[in-house]
Amino acid sequence: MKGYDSSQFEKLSVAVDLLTFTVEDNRLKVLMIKRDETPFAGKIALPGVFVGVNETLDAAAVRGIKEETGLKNIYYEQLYTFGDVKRDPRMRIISVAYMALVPVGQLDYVAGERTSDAMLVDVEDLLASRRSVAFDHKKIIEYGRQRLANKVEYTDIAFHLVGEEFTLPELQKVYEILLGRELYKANFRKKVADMIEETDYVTTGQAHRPSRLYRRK
Amino acid sequence: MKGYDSSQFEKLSVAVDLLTFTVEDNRLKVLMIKRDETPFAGKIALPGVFVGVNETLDAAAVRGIKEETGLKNIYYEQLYTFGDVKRDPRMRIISVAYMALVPVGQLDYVAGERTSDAMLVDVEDLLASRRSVAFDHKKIIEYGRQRLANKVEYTDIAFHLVGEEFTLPELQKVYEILLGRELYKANFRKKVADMIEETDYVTTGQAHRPSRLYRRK
DNA sequence: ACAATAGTGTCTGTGAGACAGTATCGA
DNA sequence: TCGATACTGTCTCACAGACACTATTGT
Repeated sequence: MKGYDSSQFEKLSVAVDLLTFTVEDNRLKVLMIKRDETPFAGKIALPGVFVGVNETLDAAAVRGIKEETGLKNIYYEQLYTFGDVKRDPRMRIISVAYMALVPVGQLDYVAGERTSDAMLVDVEDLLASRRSVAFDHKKIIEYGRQRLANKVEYTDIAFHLVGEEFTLPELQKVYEILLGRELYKANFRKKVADMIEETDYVTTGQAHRPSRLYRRK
Repeated sequence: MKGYDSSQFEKLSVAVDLLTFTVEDNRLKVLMIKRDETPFAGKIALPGVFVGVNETLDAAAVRGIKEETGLKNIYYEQLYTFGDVKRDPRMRIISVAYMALVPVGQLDYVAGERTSDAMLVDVEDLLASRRSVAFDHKKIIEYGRQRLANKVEYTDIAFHLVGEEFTLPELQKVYEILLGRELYKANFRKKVADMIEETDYVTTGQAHRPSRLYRRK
């Protein structure tokens, strides 16, 4: 057997698992659901959808993001494909993991019970704890967390976690959360200077100097 | 439908496509096969294998590498999963692309006709040309080429393209091929200094100063 | 001696890191 | 005026880039 010149083989189930990150209360959170069916009933899991025969992987990811968050036009990228044989005890499922980034604030309704079983889970807490997670989803979360930490260093990926307009202290905070360390204001501003442009607006109502709003250049 | 709590869905075919890179004649080459069956008969394609129901993705990749090159213990990593609906005109196939790196010299037999249909194709030439490639394999090659160029900057991935023992001019050449530009000797040596260790051997038989052999630290 | 390639010493400019200072709001 | 946070100027140091120089082989 060589190349595709094979006529006999078995088919497998393919799913897209969604790693939906957002920032809430100055913490990195991931969207998860509580399972009420076996296997792993009662455990938390990443939401996922099966890939349709006439659906691309990206399309399945977009559909899943829409179903879980109600949001469209969300940044997403394919992460990695997990294919261990026994990752689902019922049957063989290949899982293509996607990472989606939702700007701070846009998923607040989740905590507000607008959906039945969805919740935002603190990523660092979860990874540090021994809390059991369904399937191999803890590994997937770890992988995505790592990718995010890497990409914040050399891409503009952090911008997808703030809104259209943002203050620099706000953006800096996101960088700090993803990097896991504090940054110097002056240096941070020099770093992002050529990626942003000023708006004419500033924040108001705080008992200190207002901060200017910027947007992605 | 939410999460895995679905009981009805269709199954798909999953394949692993292999991007086997090596360096030959100071050029980056990729291992390809000439198809003699439809579709794309006569075109060149990446070798691939279907994933067995009781086989992990990594295991399928290892099996494919063994089948195509006869080599074991080759560096490989998962690249990306391609899932366009019509990427194979016959049926729906999800392809998990893997990249493998073979040290210079270890695939010389390919050109020597020891295998019937395998060949080493010059990557830059292929990507620059309009030569038709089967399926979406040109896109896969481009993706892998890019990943390799990126990773050579911040990892030790280039070491997998030279043998156990190597000279620094040889290693530098590999870096230059992957980066697509020339490097300064002195700077290059400073960069890799802490990743290598001297051996007691030097090259001989050349009409100039011999170069010392090093190995990965 | 010479051609050819291996290998080293050192100057310079750029940019990240660190810190101290100034600016502007509400109370 | 004061507390709090926004924002800026500048020094330092490590490191990549550039280039000139020395070293060692076969012919």
